Amino acid sequence: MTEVVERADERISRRQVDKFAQRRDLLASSALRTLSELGYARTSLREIAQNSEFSHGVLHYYFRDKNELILHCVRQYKAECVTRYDHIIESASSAAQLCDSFAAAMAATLTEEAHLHRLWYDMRSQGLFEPSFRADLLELDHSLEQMIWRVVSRYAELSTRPVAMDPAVAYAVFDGLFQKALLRFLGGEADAAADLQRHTGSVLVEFVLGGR
Amino acid sequence: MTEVVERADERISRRQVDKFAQRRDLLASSALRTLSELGYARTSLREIAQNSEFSHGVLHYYFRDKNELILHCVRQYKAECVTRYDHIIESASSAAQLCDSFAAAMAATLTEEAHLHRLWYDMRSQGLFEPSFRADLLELDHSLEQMIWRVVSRYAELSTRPVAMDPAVAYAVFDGLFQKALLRFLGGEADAAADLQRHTGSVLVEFVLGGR
DNA sequence: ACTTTTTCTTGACAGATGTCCAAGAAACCC
DNA sequence: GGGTTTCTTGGACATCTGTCAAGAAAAAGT
Repeated sequence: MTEVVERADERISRRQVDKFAQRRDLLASSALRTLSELGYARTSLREIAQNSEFSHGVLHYYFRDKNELILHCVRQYKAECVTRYDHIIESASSAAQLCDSFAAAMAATLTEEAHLHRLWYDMRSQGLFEPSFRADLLELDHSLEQMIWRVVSRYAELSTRPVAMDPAVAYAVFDGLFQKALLRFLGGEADAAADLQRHTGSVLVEFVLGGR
Repeated sequence: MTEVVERADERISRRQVDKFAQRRDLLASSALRTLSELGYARTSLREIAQNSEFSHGVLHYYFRDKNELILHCVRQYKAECVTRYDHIIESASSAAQLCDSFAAAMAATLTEEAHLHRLWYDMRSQGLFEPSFRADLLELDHSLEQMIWRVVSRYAELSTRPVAMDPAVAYAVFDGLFQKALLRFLGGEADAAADLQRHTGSVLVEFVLGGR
């Protein structure tokens, strides 16, 4: 194990730690790909290894057990996705434009990253059963809520009006819309993305700021 | 097999068919209990049988395979739950009362039937991966949307004002709120039910009918 | 009472799964 | 280049899985 850092020659140790962490991330990426393809229930360690350049034994060298690997996947997933809309927030110069960009981005990620999103919903459901997942999942969910809140409050700012919603309610409605759209999209319904875009825009315009 | 009904003596055949269907329902109930306890990923046929009064072999006498059993569970679950709020709709005599009753009922079923609800979300996530589940899940989801729509439109009627939301948006926000509350509730957060009740009420009052 | 049909149990099967381990390969250090 | 540490492999393990089939038990039919 190279996880211990306290050593005389810190350069070497640090390098080893980095390499160790790098391998963990690499394997977690393979796991993420496999999980998003098959779902939690159907993903085995051997399948994950086959989607990587290593053999199945190596997984227990870098992770204590399957749960630790999956937790690592969740954390890695989080780091990438909670800033999804931030560049839209920063570059929008009017409320209407922010609204359009946000709705378009929702529809785009629905179609382009559908498999990753379905894994997220699958994992969140697993958290309802497996207590060891719950803390991380709740934290990630909270980060997503904040991400939505940044969009919503920036929209209100550009509209020079206050937000009329709780962060929790705002997240709930967009999350609910997205989830439904995902189910429809994967079911082959061609309108799913367009409907999501339309619904997203109308919710932002009509409800987020409350009655006028 | 007694599934064929076309026989001279229909009384007998009918009785056998009924008994056959009855056993299927009984076994599906055991399966439902097991699934809601362990989740889809961790539920085996032997575990289901152990939660019933039969041995594991009988499951393949009444169901072709595991998928058929689970599909039957989903359909049975649907029959019970899509009318959950109908008596509230019928007995409410004012908009405010309907709002309160609905919010209270949401909070009540969250705490009392949490395990069944988590199974629903688990199964809906499975539908994102397993195409053979999708049709039933989409249909059940649609039924739930209609159930919410009945509440919302009755609330508007009692308020003598029109609904300002799509059925899809209305369902999304209540479903999103419920899902989040469920995760929090199972995570031991004491406020989960109260927050759900509060959020549900405020969404109904402030957003469903749009700006005044 | 005897036969037929329906229902249920038991054990077996082939394959998959998480985990561990011994041994080889590779990288690294002096 | 020899010795040490780190990394990787492939196989073994015990257990669990869905499925099936043969026959016991129970019920129905005559």
